[in-house]
Amino acid sequence: MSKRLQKVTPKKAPPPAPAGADRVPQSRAKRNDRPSATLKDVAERAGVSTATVSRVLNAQGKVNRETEARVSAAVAALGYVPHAAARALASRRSRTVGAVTAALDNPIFARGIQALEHRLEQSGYGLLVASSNYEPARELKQVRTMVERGIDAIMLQGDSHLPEVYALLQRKGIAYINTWIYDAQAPHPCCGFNNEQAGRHLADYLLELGHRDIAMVAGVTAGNDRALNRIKGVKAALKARGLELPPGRVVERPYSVSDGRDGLRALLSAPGPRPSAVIGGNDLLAIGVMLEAQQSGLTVPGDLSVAGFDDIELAANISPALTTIHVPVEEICTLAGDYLVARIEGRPARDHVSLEARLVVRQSTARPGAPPRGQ
Amino acid sequence: MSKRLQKVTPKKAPPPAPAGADRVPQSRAKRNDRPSATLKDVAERAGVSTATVSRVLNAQGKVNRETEARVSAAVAALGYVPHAAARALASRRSRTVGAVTAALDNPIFARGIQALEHRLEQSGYGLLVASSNYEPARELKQVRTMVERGIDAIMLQGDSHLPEVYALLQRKGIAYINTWIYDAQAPHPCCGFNNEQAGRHLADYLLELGHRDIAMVAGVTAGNDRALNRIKGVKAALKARGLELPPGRVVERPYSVSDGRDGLRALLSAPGPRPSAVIGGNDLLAIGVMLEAQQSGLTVPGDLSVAGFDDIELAANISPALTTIHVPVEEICTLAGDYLVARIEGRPARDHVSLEARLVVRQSTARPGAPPRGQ
DNA sequence: CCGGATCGGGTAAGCGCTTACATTATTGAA
DNA sequence: TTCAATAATGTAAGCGCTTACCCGATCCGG
Repeated sequence: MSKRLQKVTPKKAPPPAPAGADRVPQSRAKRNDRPSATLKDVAERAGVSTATVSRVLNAQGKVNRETEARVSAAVAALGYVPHAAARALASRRSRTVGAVTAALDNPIFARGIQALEHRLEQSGYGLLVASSNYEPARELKQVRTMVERGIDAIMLQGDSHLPEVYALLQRKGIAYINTWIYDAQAPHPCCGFNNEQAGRHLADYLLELGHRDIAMVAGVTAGNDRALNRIKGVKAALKARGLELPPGRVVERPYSVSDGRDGLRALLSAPGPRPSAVIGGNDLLAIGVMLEAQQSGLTVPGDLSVAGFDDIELAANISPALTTIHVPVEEICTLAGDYLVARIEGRPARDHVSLEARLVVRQSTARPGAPPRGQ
Repeated sequence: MSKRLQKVTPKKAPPPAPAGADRVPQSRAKRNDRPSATLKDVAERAGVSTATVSRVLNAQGKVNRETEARVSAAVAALGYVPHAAARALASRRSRTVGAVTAALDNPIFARGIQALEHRLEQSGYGLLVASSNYEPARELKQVRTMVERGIDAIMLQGDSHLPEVYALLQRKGIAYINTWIYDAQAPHPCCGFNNEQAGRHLADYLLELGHRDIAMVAGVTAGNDRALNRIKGVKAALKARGLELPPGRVVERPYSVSDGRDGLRALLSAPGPRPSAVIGGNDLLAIGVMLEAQQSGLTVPGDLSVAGFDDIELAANISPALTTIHVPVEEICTLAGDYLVARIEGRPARDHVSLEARLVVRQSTARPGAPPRGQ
């Protein structure tokens, strides 16, 4: 990178501060001190009307070449920065999109948000985020504040939201999309994959390997349709073979690695034989399960097969590499962004987008009782 | 959670869509169709002036009990939602704070953003995010758009930013804070810890264990003062013992697990003896180093000690648990939020906040040549 | 009883833009 | 040459709030 980085060179003791102690600045000068240049200032300097300046700024292509040049010069000279609130007020558009995610600290979601932000940036939109911690009431509150903030559209996760959420969005005519799920029949726009089917896929694979006693450390299902549907899928696969997932074989835990470890401990503390395979509700949970298994002396996949959902970066790198359902997050969120931008700009867009979540078989799963690989 | 979740019950075939195919909605009705209720509407319905409504909405405590009740009733009845842009325009305050992070997909940063968002939410501020991918030019652009969007304050990472960034922020009188670093002499507000010192700490610990050949898979230093300072700290520690960190002993990689693996491979492919300890520029890198070591037959810490920075959740859970420098991200970002809110609201605040990043010794480090623990 | 506080609330002037509409200059077809 | 497009710009009416300022009513001590 360039040398232009303004590295902070400790220019010795600006005000002789008390021995490296912190300094308390005088409350910043009132922000209205030096009012920034406005459209009018630019207009005056360029010798045109504000309407013309606005036109060049908004690239309406209706302005004479040289007038435009004059205006641009004035903009540059004054260091003019448009005032978004004024613009939003006048145009009824904030050029801001909201996204409420369940948890930003699950890397898979963070990646999604990042992809969305990237996509929006390309189209000139800003991204307002909030994380609901899987609490519907909190989500509603966040959606509400975002609506107040004038977002033009919003990305949501899953499709179970408080009715007020849908009502508010519809009343305000704000475009929205449910991500991470796909249901052709859903009454709301969505972009994602079929979680139930994914769960079924994964369980089918395990069943084909010969597993008959499968357990699950699922995500918390309250207020989380994805976690629920994954379990449903697993159950369906079992049922298709006349098996079932008894209550004692599924525990719910949030979404961290230690939750996964804890989940496996709970599963193993139950009396009776231990399951031959454990499915984690997501990769973090699955990795937790795997680490706990290993640390308590079980080999994976020798003594226990483990699989997850999401395919976070670590899944492919950890040892043994984790078998999981690959979820195309970046794609989901980018397409969701496309959808929202299209709707904001009045273009038609497909409102039910189905993406594929495919199974990635790696080393954490094997036939039950298979000899441990390697060492 | 409650039963109130509006689960999407596939009410069979709303419009008989072509065999489960996607539907293309008619471009949404123009958003100005059903103009939402405005302050004036509320005022009329409550039989007061807009000023009064504004007063009750902004809790100035200047309104009579029953007038307030009447207004509140009107607000509820109309489902009134304040228009943030108008409010921002009139009050010169957007109640929105920006944050540009280097990478959202590094869980440590995501956690920070989440903590900041949480803190801001409590004070009634929204959070606009962007991730710069460690590119200064991109950061500038993002700061600029955020400024246009009228943010009241902004959180930055590190202190090396393009001069235009500082200039713009100062010209606009927008409060800002550099996080993840602490330097008592820095000319800009900051909240964090001393990265150089942290690097030194970690290297000192390794040196005390007896390591003499230490290598590093550092973060990319271009445009990243934290990565640079961590290296500097390590070098300083070595130098204090008459040792050094030759060019061949440090490679720079972004920040993912596979980058870490790749980094170790690069380090080991060099001719000569292999180092007895490797420091990762952050935990993701360190974990990558550890996994690569293990997968290529080296035991950790038997053959190789590995340590990192950050203390992400996985660090404590992986096996062997990772020795690392614990960084209080949540605290950093929460305090940064406090600072920004205080500045926005005209309250004084300490602008150089020092937090401690302490060493957490776990199992991934040992004396060189120590017998492998366990199995 | 009076004068000044105090309280509640109305009036109206913007905040900095966008944009419908009006105006003027220019151009080309008839 | 005349008139209608067309192009380029200006005029000005808001967008939905906040807030400085003003006014009348009520209250209270002297």
